[in-house]
Amino acid sequence: MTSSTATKRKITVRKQPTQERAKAKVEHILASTKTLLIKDGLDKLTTNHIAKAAGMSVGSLYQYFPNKQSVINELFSRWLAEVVSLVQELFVLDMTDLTLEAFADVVMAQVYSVEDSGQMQYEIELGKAMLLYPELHEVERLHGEKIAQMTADLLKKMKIKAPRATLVKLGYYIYGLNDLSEQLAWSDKCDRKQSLQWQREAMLSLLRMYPS
Amino acid sequence: MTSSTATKRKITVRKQPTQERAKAKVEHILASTKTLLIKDGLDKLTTNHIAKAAGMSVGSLYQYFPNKQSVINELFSRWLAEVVSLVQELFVLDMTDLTLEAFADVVMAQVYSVEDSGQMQYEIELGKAMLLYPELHEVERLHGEKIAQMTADLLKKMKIKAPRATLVKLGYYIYGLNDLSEQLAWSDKCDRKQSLQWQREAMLSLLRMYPS
Amino acid sequence: MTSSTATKRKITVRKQPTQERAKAKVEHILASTKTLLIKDGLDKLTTNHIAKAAGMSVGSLYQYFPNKQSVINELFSRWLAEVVSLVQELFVLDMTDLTLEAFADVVMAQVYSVEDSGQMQYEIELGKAMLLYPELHEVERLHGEKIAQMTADLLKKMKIKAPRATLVKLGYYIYGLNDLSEQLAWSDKCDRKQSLQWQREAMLSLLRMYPS
Amino acid sequence: MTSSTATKRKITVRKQPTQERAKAKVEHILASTKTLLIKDGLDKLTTNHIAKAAGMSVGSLYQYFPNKQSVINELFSRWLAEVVSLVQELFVLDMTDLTLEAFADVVMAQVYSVEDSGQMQYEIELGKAMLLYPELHEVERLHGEKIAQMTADLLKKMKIKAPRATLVKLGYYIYGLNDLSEQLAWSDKCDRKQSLQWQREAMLSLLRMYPS
DNA sequence: AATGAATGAGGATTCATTCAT
DNA sequence: AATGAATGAATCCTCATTCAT
Repeated sequence: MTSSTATKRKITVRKQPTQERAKAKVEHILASTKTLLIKDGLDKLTTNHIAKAAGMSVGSLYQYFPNKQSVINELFSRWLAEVVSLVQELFVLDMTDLTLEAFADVVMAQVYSVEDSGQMQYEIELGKAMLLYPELHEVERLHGEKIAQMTADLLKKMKIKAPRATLVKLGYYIYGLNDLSEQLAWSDKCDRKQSLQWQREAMLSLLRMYPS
Repeated sequence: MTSSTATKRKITVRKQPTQERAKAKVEHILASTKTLLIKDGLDKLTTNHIAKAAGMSVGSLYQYFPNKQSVINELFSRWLAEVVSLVQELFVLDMTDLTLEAFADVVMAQVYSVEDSGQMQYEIELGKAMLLYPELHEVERLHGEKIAQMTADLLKKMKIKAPRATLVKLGYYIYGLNDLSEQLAWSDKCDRKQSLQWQREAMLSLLRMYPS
Repeated sequence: MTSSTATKRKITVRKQPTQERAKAKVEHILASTKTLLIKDGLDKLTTNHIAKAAGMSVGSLYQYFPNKQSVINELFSRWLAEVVSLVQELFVLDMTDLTLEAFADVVMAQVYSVEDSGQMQYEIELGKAMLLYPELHEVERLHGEKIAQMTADLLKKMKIKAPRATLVKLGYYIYGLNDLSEQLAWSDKCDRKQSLQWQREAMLSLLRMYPS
Repeated sequence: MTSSTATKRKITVRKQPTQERAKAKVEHILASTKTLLIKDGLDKLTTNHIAKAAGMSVGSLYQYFPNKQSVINELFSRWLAEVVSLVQELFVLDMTDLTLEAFADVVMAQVYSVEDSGQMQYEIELGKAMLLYPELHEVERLHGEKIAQMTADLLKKMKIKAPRATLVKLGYYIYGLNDLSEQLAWSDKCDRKQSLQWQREAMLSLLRMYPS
């Protein structure tokens, strides 16, 4: 979870929120920050604004987070964790005798699920943060790899015959296809239904390249 | 045509550079900024740095650009224009009797062509800028639409049978696939050859959905 | 008796610690602060750190001391008191028929006695505090005078023939010589033995200026 | 001149003041800071105060100095350099056939020369700075060594017979004696004449320990 | 036209002190 | 008595933009 880049900033939450109250505060700050992020965007995200949005003073904010960066980091990590857990849920499913098509449908139904426009805006702002703050690069890299590995595992369960390395790359590609559909749909360049259909088709065409 | 975001900043070049000297200066500033962007990244891009890199004073810089934003804007627009012209070159080609596969190869060979790592870094920094500055959103939206329209035109030339609207959306999707491949290849998550192969496959699978 | 500097801060302990428990707490706080001072230095000495080091809350700290300053003040005063008591012990000694040389040795043996590097560090930090906080100036001035007076008394006991005023000044000077030796020795600019020898010589040369 | 402690702060003046104006500004800032230091003390020395005292904005201040520390550093270095040059002037003197007593008088007359109370206050504030900022420790250490070495050279010219190492330590001690006298005189614990006389006596007693 | 010094609002962070529980 | 969360003024520093020369 720690960044590989040489940085002095502490990017974890300052105190283990053992006390309920403290934990609640942390959650409150994060929730307020998320709202602020959606409302005003990343560049308006100053510590003073966060504090005000959370209804507290800057000083209080710093009681729960060692610095601004760590607030963003926590938000970012949580977002990624959610995605991972979404994919993880796929593993409990029984995939024996599932056709490639059915598999694709299941995967897409599970992962392609951002409906809320606020949530999408939020993810976009986090995306900016990722580009902007090098400390997040590593977090995101690890996340991408985890997703790709998990996807590779799923493909293996589906008996896709290809070297592990290839399956992992496929994992990256499939994850990328999902992003693509989401963005097109969100920006109204393409309706949701259409983009999903194409994502499905593209995904299947790739899977069919390998014997299963 | 107007930006959808409420902004006061002027984002065009201050004066139509009729005089040769002035035009040369503008070009020089832009070139220097590009170099700086590649070398130091967007967050180190201050007006003072730009001026120094261009070998002039800040004051002079402001003679040619009304503000920092407009420099970035110009760079951004030119980049997009280059992409457009790349696609435009495809129109001179004779596409009669071209198979879908051959068509895909031609398109990809033309567009998927960033080899220089400096250029890629440059595009990444411009990508950050796009996320960061709302002024650029509209520019990029128009660009995307243009590309999509042109791609739709190409698809029509290839006799893909689908409503115009669908062809345009396909244009967006195909353009997105290209981005995806580039990013995977650049971030070493996937080798160039592999990502190209998959891009080709995905693209073809989409085209084959429609009679041609 | 009042401080010469215009300050609003209260610098005495808040309540006369009549209760045993309270007195113990005060002692505990002071001891913890001393340790902290040695370990982290004056600039890291925040009230929160003190409280944590003392195993209590900031609020409690403020129950025993009206402000941070007063903690430092108490520490400072005690240190000076220790030095005074060190000198005071010299008064029980029988100095009849003591040569000047023997006298010098006795005095130096008594006062020049900081061996512990932690203690020295502590005194250095207190020295910083003295320079930094005007409140302490007066405390230290009174201390210096007391030491000088006591030294003057000792010199009188040694039958040094000089006006009282001169003896007091000599007291200041001799005390200063001691400081000098300690600092040179501590900073490794001069070895302990050498600095002691020179201190002795310098001291004796001053005493010999006056008939005894 | 650079600090040996691990610090990232740049502590030299930002730009070589080749232009006259810039150099004048630097001098002006330093002079204003000195005045401020004397008037309000080190703890009131904020960047905003310095800027205001110098009649400019903070931004301007930072055009001439990379940070607050470097202003203090420059002031500190200059002060030490002055002391060094004071001692250096002693070297041009002809010391053949000078008695030890005459030598002591010459040395003291040269070095013991702070008459101005403002100057003394200034030096005290710089002394605080030295204790407070670790980056100055090394500067001061080097300075002390230089002074000691130079004093050792002087003692050698005076044919004091002692190992070089001892002469250097003597240099430190003699320099320390000077400080002592200055401080006693300044704090009115001892009149200037008296402290000088004792300094002289002490110094001579040390020199007489060694054959010459 | 060119210069580059000057501006100053704005941002992240710290810490002595208070006060509701 | 004890707690420790809350406060917010104060600090250092940055940088887009202006303007006198």
